[in-house]
Amino acid sequence: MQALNEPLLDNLPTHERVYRALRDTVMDGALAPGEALTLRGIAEQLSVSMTPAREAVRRLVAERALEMTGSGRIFVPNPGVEQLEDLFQARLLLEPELARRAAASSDKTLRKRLSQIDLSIDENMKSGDPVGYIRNNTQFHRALYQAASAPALLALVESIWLQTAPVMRRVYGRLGTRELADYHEAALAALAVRDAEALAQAIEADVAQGRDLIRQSQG
Amino acid sequence: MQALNEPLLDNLPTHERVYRALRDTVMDGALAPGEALTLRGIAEQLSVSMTPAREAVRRLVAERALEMTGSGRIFVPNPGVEQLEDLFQARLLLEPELARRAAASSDKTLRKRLSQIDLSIDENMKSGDPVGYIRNNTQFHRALYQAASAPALLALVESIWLQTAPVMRRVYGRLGTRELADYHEAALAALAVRDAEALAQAIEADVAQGRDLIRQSQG
DNA sequence: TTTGTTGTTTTGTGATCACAAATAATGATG
DNA sequence: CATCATTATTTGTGATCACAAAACAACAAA
Repeated sequence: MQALNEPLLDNLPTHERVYRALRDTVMDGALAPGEALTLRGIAEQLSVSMTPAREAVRRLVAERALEMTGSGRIFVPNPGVEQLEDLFQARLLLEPELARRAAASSDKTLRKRLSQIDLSIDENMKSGDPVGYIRNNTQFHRALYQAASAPALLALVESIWLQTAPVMRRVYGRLGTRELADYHEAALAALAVRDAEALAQAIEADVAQGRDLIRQSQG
Repeated sequence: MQALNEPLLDNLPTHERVYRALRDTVMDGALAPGEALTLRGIAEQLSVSMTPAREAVRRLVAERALEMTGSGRIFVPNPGVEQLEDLFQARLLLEPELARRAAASSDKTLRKRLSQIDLSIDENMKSGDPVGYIRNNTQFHRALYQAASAPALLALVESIWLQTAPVMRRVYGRLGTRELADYHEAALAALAVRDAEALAQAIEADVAQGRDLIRQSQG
């Protein structure tokens, strides 16, 4: 008898490890929009050869977490105003819907998990830690939407997060995280009484706040 | 003086050519759900080495056009009933919205193009050509949604099409294409009078028909 | 300073190969 | 005939390398 499907991080293929490392970095907003990357640089930093680095990058480009020029140069995306509007419209369409569906199947375990994450978010806001804030905020939304049991929709949303994370990081760096309204508490309250519509509205307000911050910062 | 940005298909990198060839094959429903592929097979068939084949496959896996087992075996996805429901729910959420937005900015050129495609679709239906039907039907929806100027949303939808195409092909193969209702004419009529809501309803009916066909066939 | 040119370096691409894991085929055993 | 162990084959993975194109730097001319 052996443990099955244990995702031991050492047994993972190299390209998968590179992929996860890079993806997390982008998702956390740790890379600046427009920043350039090289296969050799990535490979060296993770002590692997170019081949798995190339595969990981190709995958992330497909998910729009990275961009490539026609000549193969690798960049962190730096979406323009109109593209950001497009991305946030997609979020506003998808995320309230996911929240609505999550409301039905949420249980106490989830609510506890979410409020724990929300505590971390509060700390990040007060201490002014943009990367930590982004990471925990993403965790909050992801944990909530996973309860919607709509993996296809969730995958679409994750792809959008990857595209907006670097700019959000820049915005938080400029404007700070201290004055953000906390719609997560409203979301938790709605979840506690299973008010799907109130939950959807809280999520919409949360996303819209992000959009407005961006508009304010560079729109 | 030279032509700029001419996407000469011969100048494209090898991995890009492999990617497009494979993607089109999946999108047309030319591959059976669950069918197995190998890197060496793909490479040999296109007279390239394994490296670009690997990159193309990695990219298509990221777009969910192909699947890989934990050990790296490559398959055409064969989504179960629940996953198909999930995918069609996403289509029902996204496509009417895209149609709604397309209605505003549609012009005569687009309508002409769409009605031409619709003619081809009619032919495919009568002659019972599933692959041709899928290809033209995809063209119709894509051309319409491109007018919505929401590339992020469109990319999400394309990813879903890739996942449903193989099963749709199987369904059409079983049930035939002759008895399909043609909601495209209703869509064109709505487009001519710029009735965004009627257009959205026609598209919804079209997508719902696909979902019901699947339910009927294997649900 | 600006512009154009030349030479150098950086960088992605594609092919090849050894290797290990997974799969398939074979044969032994009940 | 079914089941399990063993062998042979298939298959993805990761490293390495030569190559060409792109980006960069240095320098000359206006």
